[in-house]
Amino acid sequence: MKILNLEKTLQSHFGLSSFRPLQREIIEAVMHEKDVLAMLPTGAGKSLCYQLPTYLKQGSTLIVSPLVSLMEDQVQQLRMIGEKHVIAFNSFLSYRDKRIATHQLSNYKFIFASPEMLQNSFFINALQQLNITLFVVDEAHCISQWGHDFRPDYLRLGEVRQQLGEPTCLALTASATPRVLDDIKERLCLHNPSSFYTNIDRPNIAMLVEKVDSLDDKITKALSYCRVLEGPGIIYFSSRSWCERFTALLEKDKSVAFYHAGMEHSERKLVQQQFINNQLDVICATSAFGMGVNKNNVRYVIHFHYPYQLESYLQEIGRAGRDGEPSVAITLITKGDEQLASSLIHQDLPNENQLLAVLSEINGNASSQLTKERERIYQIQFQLSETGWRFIRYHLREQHVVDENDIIQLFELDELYQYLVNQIIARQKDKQYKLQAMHEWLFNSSECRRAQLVAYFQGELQSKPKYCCDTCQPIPLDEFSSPSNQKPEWGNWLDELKALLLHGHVEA
DNA sequence: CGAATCACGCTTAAGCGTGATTCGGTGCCTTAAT
Repeated sequence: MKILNLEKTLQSHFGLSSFRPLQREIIEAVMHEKDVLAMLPTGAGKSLCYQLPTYLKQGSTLIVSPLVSLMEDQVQQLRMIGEKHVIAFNSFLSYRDKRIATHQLSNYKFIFASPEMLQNSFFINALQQLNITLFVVDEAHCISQWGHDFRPDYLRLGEVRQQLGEPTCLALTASATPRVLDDIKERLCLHNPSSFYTNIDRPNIAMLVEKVDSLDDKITKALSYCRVLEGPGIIYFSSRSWCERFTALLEKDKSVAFYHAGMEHSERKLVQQQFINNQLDVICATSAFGMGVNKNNVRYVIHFHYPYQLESYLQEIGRAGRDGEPSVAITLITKGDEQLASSLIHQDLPNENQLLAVLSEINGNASSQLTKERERIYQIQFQLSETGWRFIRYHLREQHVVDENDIIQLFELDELYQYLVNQIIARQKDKQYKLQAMHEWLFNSSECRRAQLVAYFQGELQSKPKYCCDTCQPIPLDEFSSPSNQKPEWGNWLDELKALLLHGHVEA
């Protein structure tokens, strides 16, 4: 079809002369109103895949984005190329701004929103007045990774799409297993989608898993790597307090900061910016850090704690070496790590007692309205986590126990209880299965780690790079060391750490 | 779920046992009006 047309638009709107791999194919499928599921590595130009069709199509494009910061970035990027008809509809807008925006929504070609905002009926009503011709889900693996408990509104996107008249859907992600891809297809109600996958292997990242004898050894190792390896680098932890402690230990030798979700937004933004601008050598972070961070020259990623799934591992190490230069990913493991990883699986969803109690209470209030205030009371009364309550609420609506006007319908207690218990068990089994795969990968040191990782995403390793992984050959870490590195001065970190632990949190 | 730590009571008053408490990732969105 319109080959000239695509090239012309690419040149006129984006100032580019040629497409990167798969971009053309994806755009052509979208232009043919095919649903598309695309797995492209970060930096492969995913945004263009919806931006260009938006210029060629009638109507507007709705982009579902997981983070407000990501929306803001995209909006800014579009404004840079001169696009004015773009809006991020999120909580950064005041009530007044939102009202104005809903009235003028037809002015916008690009509308960014979170899954949560798409549950707002006023917003949906306003969207229904428009001609939405493309429905984009950015970072679509979030549907599977977050939708089942943490952010259940992700599971409602298929319904939202229906409400908008089933526009063409483009789901984009950088890392998804076949199971996750199936989940995305099902949840978004993709009809016979065109699928585009590229290999997830990153040949310039050497992979290394190192067993150490104790936690003390782990700290020593991690500190020494941070001092010796050429930066900048990222260290991932599974707890906020560890991020802060380790930052304090490194502070003397390195320019370092921590990053986790317990910080103020402004501070997070500042730290991220400093890291991107090469003002920091090392960043100590939880899994909160990374999505939407465009930095090419990260040289190493250390996992002080490993994540509970290989999808997260792949995303996290993938933040190294985007410039294609040699980089290294090191995972440090010791006794007791399994416990921390599995604890993260079990803590969020309600236990059986809580579940039974809250369901009885709700049933007792049948035919009254489930107000926000009452939700808050339930959450406190039955000591449910925010995620725990949202999980219950999602299923109450799914099972029509709460109708569209939030009125509670009388229900069969045992039946609903059993249903929810089964849901929770299924969810935990799924997470357990993923953790098990993670453990197999960590502890099976007889097969090539790279091949195992690629196989988990159902790919096949074409060729092994020079520095592959620790099961293939020893990785010479000297090659990844900073040339200017002097012999590091060993402080007495153990005493420092003890002092920190005694005095609780580290002053920022 | 499970370990580490804390609080407390028992007691040949310094240290032990026991039970309670704490700690372990991720982010939208926050009222009524449109």
